[in-house]
Formats: sequence, C-alpha cells, structure tokens
Amino acid sequence: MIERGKGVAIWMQIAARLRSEIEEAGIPPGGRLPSEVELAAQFGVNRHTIRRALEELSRTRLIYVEHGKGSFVAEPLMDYQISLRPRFSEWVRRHNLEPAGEKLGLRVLDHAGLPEADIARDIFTLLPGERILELERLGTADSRRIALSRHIFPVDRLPGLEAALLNCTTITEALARIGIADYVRLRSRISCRMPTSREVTLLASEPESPLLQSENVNVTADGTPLELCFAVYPSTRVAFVVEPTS
Amino acid sequence: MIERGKGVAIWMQIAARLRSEIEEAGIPPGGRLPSEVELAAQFGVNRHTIRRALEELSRTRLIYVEHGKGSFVAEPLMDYQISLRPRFSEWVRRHNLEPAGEKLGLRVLDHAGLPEADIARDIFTLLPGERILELERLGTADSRRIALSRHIFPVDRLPGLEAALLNCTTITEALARIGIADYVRLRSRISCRMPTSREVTLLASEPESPLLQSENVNVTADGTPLELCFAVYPSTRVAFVVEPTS
DNA sequence: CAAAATTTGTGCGTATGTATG
DNA sequence: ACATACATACGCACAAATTTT
Repeated sequence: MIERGKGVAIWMQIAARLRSEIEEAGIPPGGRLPSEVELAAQFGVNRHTIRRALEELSRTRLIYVEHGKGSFVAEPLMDYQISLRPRFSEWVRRHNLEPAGEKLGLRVLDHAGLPEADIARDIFTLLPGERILELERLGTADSRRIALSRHIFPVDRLPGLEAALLNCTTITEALARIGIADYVRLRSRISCRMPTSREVTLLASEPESPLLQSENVNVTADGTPLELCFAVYPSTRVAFVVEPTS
Repeated sequence: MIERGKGVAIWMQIAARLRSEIEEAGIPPGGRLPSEVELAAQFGVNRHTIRRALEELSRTRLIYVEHGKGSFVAEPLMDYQISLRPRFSEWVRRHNLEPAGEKLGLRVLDHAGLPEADIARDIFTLLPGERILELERLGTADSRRIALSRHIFPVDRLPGLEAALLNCTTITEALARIGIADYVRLRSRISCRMPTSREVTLLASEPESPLLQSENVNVTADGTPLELCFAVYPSTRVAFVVEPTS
C-alpha cells in the first residue's frame, strides 16, 4: 500500500492514508492516534518519516500533537459565513452551539485616542472632538472562546446607546432598543497576525498559532455608517467562508 | 504632549503619536524611523517604553523592525477583492503593478494521491480512478512574490487542458483556449497558518509571519465544478476584502 | 580583513499604579 | 484595610546583527 520510488514521497502517502483512516474510522475530536513508534512499525518506515506525515496533518489542522502525550484529532473549524448581516449569536446557533458574550470593557473617549483614529475618522467623517464608544467583547460558543472583538460607535449620534449596551447581552438587541432594527455589512477586510500575550490569555489560544483578523464596516439600512468592528479569531477554531452569491 | 498618569499608557500615546507623525510626514514605505535610543531621548522615556510602542506598530503592520538595522515604514497591504471572478492578473493590474506567474509544476495523477482527495471527490464527484491535473504556481506583482497556489482540475473531462496550460501564461487564457470563456467563484474558505520552510523560500517571506490561506471552488458559467484552488499569501503583503454588495 | 561603533534583542531587578477579592 | 496579581515604566548590562571606520 505504501509505494516506494513512485514519485510521491512516502510521508505524503502515509499522511493521505492517516487522513482517510481517521475519517473512515470516525475517530472523534480529541481521540488519540497510535504513538509514533507504533505507526512506524505499522507502516514499516522510520519514525522520522511518521513525524513528517504527522507534521503535515498538524499543519493542516486535522490533528494536533502534544509533547509527551501523543497525537490527537482536532476539532473541526467553525465556518463563519461572511454574509450580509453580521450576527455573532445567529452564526453560533447555526452550528447548534450556545452563544454567549462577555463584556470586557465599555468606554467613551475622544476619537483621537483610538489606535485606529484615522480609519474611524474616514468611515464616520468624525468632527474634531467628537467622541466614540468602544466596546470590547469576548464571544463564546458552548463556553469555547472563539472571538475577541472591539466595536466602535459614533456615540454622540446614537443617544441611549451606552445604557442599552450595558443592559443588553447582544449588540443587535442594544441597537434595536435605540431604534435601529437592522444593520448590514458594508465591507470586511480580512488578514491574520500572531497574537499578543493578552489575546492568548483571553482566547485561551496557543501563542504560536496565528489569529484570523477582520475589520468590518457596518451600516444601517439606509447606508449610514454605524459601527466599526475589529475582531480576532483563533485560527484553530474558526475559518471564514465567502459565497459571492449569498 | 505625553501625559503621565492620565489613564492612557505612555506607550499607547507614543504609538499614536508615531502613527500620525509617519502619516503626516509622509515617510515612504521603506523609510527609516529614528533609532530606539533617539526616540527614547526625544520622548523622555525609557527605551523599553519605546520598544513597547514600536511593537504595537509592528504588530499592526505599520512598520517592521530589523535586528541591527532599525525600524522602517512597511509597504501597505495589497487588498485582494474576493469578487465573483477570481483573476490574479486583473487584480494585480488594478493595483498598477505588473503581474507575472511562474509555473512550479504541472502533473497529472490519480485523485487518490492528492492531499485533499476527499474535498476534490466531493466537489467534482470524481469516479474511482479518475485523474486530476495539479498545477502549482507562484504569482508575483512587480517581481514581488505574493501568492503560491495549487490548482486542481478534473483533467479527464477537460481535453486539451494540459497542453493549453503548458503554453499559456495565465489560467484564464488556457481555459479560454479549450473553450471555457468564463468561470466564477462558487465559494472561498479563508484561514491562516504558519508557513513551511518551502513556502518561506518560495515566497521570500519570514518564517515567523503567518500566511493567509484560501481554498476556492470555481465553476463554469453553467455551474459545473471546474477548479479547486488552494492558495497562500504572505500576511505582510496581502489582505482580503469582501464587499457583499459587489 | 579586522576593529569599532551603531542598532536591535533579551534578561533581570526594582518601583509604582490599578484592579480584584 | 489588606493581600494579591497584573500591567506599566525605569535602569542597567550584555548579546546579536549590521554598518562604518
């Protein structure tokens, strides 16, 4: 079953075999694979070759390897549909999980104090001295931490928003309370970067694993800029999906 | 101008100052900032504090820091519009750069030998033993390496494709030659990960900087699955932009 | 080519303000 | 009021990479 000298590296063949075996055997997330020594004996190759195959599976996030413990099947990524309406809770519920959000901070400050002051000024066409509201939020699905987001609102134009956000558990709910029944995504900018130590702590993620990062501009139904959202997602838990037709 | 004990950390204030100074002074990409020691004297703070501010600017990709050399203003990211029609060359030209593609490899193999055999089987509903064509490509803009992609085609259904790809410089051109005038994006899945050493070499990127990764399904005008594309982009050069309305 | 100077990277110790319980 | 934890800020020293002399 393993063919030598046929143009395809042995570790590639082993990786493919393990991939299909994991799927067919239906090993659940968290399930353990045989040890490297066992696999080496089983395939009749050196342990280095097994390690190369496992590294490939690990890099593509099908498994994760823990020093001194073994190799385990990873949780599948949650696909986050980049749709017209950005709604964290609805997304989590579509995956049959229970959404929750923890407010980490809410403050009102002069927009010049914002790290993204220039972006905010451009989007909202802020006047000098105009204040913004900054809400930081940790989003979870079944207690699993999947999103850390900062939401920026032009608070001087949205009377009652601060109180509404303090009392509501979701942003959609707070906006509805001050009379904004609907809002949509105007643009998303997606990039990635390594986490800060704070992000590692808050998201309970690994420092060596990058974060998916999105910068969203959301507007009301009539096109007025409403919210600027900067969010990061652990790349071990979330992927984005874009379907142009939706 | 730097206020101590006013609730905002000094390094944050310095980061904001540097950010706006870079913009106002119009320091071009590649332009050098003063050394850490100079900045520390200038702001009247410890070098550690300057380093914390520079780290912030570096993490948000406004600058990059090189050991022994100094800090430099970074090139702005190229925004890659995730639009209906995925066309590498057109995208690069829209940024007023010259696109080029280097074919790294082109081979025809049984689809079972593909790392993503299961995905390919699902998308194309491949028959047992059906072959696929795998093209690997390095995309550049003004000689700057920005994309490493693998393109998977169900080659048994596309007579003449292999020869066309060998002779053409772009995929769009090769497909046109075998009678496929148009094709569109059905779905994109976006994630990120750390690069392999091969990817670092091919893309001339940094091993500690993550790659944006996309997995695209492209179909012909009538909806027939045509191509599966796996691509990685250096996160220091490319960001994705999604505009639902476009 | 070699030495010196410059610049960033890293580590340790200390002190202070702030938030939490 | 007190203890604890954490982020912030400073000072000093030395390592490592690069450039200049």
